[in-house]
Amino acid sequence: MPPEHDVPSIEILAPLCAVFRQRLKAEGHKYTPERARVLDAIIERDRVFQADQLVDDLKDSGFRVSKATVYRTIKLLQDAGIIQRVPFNQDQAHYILAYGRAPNDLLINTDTGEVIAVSDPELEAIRDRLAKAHGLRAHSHRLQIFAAK
Amino acid sequence: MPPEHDVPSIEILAPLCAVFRQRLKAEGHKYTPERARVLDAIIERDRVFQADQLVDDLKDSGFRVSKATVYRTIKLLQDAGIIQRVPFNQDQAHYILAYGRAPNDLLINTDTGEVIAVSDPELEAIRDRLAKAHGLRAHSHRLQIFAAK
DNA sequence: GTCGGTGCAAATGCTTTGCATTGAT
DNA sequence: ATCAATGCAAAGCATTTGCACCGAC
Repeated sequence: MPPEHDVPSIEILAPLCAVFRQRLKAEGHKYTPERARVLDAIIERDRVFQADQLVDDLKDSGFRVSKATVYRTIKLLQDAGIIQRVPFNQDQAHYILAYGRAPNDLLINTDTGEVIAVSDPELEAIRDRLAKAHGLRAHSHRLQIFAAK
Repeated sequence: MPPEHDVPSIEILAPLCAVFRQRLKAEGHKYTPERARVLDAIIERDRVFQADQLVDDLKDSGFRVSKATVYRTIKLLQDAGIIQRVPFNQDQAHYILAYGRAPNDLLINTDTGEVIAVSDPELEAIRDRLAKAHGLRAHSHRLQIFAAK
């Protein structure tokens, strides 16, 4: 039985790069080394991250990027639906890899910062019921569960 | 039949003032006109608010407060459990009156921006089940339902 | 009268932007 | 060769803080 999470390079990393590249081209933007490396860093981290962590991670791996470029790339990745901002209460913005997941229901390990996408069919029922009770129709939702060992 | 939302002074406003006053005294703080008026403004608004909106509301009603005092009062009200920060994706912090409510489950009217605190016992069960399925124990959660007419 | 509170203005810290230079196409 | 992207430093903006004066207790 092959390991499930040790080989993201083929199944996850490559397609995401392609998605990003394609999206950039479609918008008339360029696929630069900086943008590729920022996405790499996000994929390698694979947990909630902040802009300056990417700068640090990349610097540690010997690649210098400016904060400005990281922030600009983060915006592009959001537009492409590859990452999503997580509504934390903190001042600094937090993001997660969102592409190809059900990014609305998140289980967040508060010890490690690891984020697991979860889902539950009942949830939709509850959400619809709560909205209807107030005369509204739900069109989306977000759930964050904070948990630890 | 009396109007429902025009008489908060007796049922809601008075107790909250008392709670705040009592809490301030317990912590060795003072109950000042500024702090009273900030809480008034929050109660009158009775929807999601931001710090600078309170400054404006109070200025409109002829009461001048500094931003600094509003921010300091917001912190005190959070500590007292009277308001809570709402986890939005925006840069500016949003808060709601939370006292005596279940502030973790929010129904957000995307037409009007109105935020309604809701709750559902099943939700806790789902959250606990999802956490347990990943070997974790949930300690809190947040749900935001986006809905419209 | 004593401290804690207030307003102001300056400081902070994350994020954005202007501009000259660099580089992907 | 062109036009967008980059890095840097400066600007922006919400929030916090230092300090002199003020006022609730």
